[in-house]
Amino acid sequence: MTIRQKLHTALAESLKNLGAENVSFSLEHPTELSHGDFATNAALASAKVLAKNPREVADALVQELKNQNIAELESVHVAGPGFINFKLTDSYFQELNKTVFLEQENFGKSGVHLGKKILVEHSSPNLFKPFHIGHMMNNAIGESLVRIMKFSGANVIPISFPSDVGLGIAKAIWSVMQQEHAFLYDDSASLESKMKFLGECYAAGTRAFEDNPETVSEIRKINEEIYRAENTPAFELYLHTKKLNVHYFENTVARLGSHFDSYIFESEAGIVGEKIIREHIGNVFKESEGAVIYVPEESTHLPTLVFMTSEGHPTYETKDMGLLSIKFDRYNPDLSAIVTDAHQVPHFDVVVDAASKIHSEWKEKSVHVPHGRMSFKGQKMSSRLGGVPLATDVLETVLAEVEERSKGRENTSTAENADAIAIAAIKFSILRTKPGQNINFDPETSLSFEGDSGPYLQYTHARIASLLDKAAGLGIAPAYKAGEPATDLERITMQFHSVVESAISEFAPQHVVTYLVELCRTFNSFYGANKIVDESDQETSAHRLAVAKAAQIVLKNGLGLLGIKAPERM
RNA sequence: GCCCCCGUAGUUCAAUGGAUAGAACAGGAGACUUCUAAGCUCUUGAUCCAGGUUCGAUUCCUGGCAGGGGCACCA
Repeated sequence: MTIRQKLHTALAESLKNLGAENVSFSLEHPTELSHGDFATNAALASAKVLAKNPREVADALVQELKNQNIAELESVHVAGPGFINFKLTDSYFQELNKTVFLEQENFGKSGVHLGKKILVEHSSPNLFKPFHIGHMMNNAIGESLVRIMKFSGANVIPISFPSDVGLGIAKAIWSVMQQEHAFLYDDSASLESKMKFLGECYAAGTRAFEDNPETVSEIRKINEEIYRAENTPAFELYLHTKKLNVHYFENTVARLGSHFDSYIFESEAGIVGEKIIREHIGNVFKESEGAVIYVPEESTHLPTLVFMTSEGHPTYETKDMGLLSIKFDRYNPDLSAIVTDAHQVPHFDVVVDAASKIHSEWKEKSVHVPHGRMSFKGQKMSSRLGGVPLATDVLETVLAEVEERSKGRENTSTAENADAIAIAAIKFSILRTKPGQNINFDPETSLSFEGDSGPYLQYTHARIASLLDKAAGLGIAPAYKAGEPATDLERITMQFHSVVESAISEFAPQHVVTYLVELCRTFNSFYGANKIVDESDQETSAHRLAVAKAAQIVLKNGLGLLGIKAPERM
């Protein structure tokens, strides 16, 4: 049981004693540390029920709590209009420090979803099309949610939904077939060169489709062959290039720190979805002008959408329906989260509304996390990258910036470190905002590497690592000294549990970001005010190291939740 | 026209209906014969407008204004 749960229970008990049972109240860390370690509005919330003024209720509550003799409480007092502030004892923080050292990478885990199965779908690529900045946003949020949900104790299954059928792909295949492409089957040729070739084919195929009317029927024929999985040369080539694309996708997301347990392909979802739609024509869907449509109830204010085109092809909505079906049939999750671009929200709402009439749990257990779009401000980025920036372009741009800044630094960055820093800078700027918000990616500020930034967090981690190294060289090991007054750093470190909890319940990585910035600021302030490793005072040094190391463990765990690496040197 | 999302310092972002709205960048000032200056200390500066609900509203409701997205055969 965490201290927060303990206090919550004690407060509920006290309220009951005062005659205010089942009043909901908050118990949180005040913004101002000077207000205490916890604060509650319990008195304000129950004043009305008790028909007393809040201060009066607060005083009574404080008395009740004192009677309960909670060992960890240093002081409890009433403040402002009727808030009750709690301050924890120094020995509580000593115990906490011990716990952090004991639990290490497990410190902060919550267990609220222990035994649950959670599916998280994200980063869904359009195979044959390049991975662009939108996919990167999706990936940063999705991967963070995967990690946050793992911290909830759930069995998390990350999956992705690659788009592997469609006219665009047929265009690319058509173009490949016009050219010499034996090297695509040559294992000694690099994947990059193959992808570059396929990318060019994609563009060429698109041009041909628009400019040469005679190619249209050929491309449509290839499209049909792929849809029907016919055993033709085009389909064989498609299967091979699809494999290359999946491989490339895996490399790309691996660089960003993601791995998927499995894929559900758009092609299979289309087939499953189509079956469901056809089975429910009449009771859920209806035919109109040769197409199959879904007309939501008027009260939902949702638009009518086409599920099967008049040509008999499943639309995106039908594929999403198939996707839902496959997810629940295959995994039977307790919760199924999906990360998509915010502009899909209305479509998703319609699909889920229709799905609720087929299997109500498909709606009830689904969570949609939309992400916004990234726009670019400032000349630096827009001049180097035209149009929709590709993930690799953005990474290379940021990487160049990192390398520029690494010049002349004492600890020269390795290539691996530079990549980790560049990714941290990008992920931070995505994850600091609420998912769903559009992001203005301004390299002048987003990538300042100063203040609130991914590199700032990493720098703090490396700084602590460096201190620990220095101390180890002097034979000083971290050791908490009993009786030392708890520092602000320890008080902030302790708040990690609550942050994890709200990140889990709200699907909100930004809470972790905000918290880590505060943790690092507090540490750096501590660092500036105290000499941590001091040969002449080994006992104090050991104590401060213990406090710093606990913060470092929490920082590393928090960065882990964001999918950001915690380098030892930078 | 209808529906959804959004509007917070000069800028980029935070804030389960709670205390003095929190950071960073930019601007101004400063410390360091000390462990990583991608750092630290101090400082200037904000809730789009008008109503309403509430002990209390950036948050909830209504109406404006401004931006983004969606509205049947693309995804």
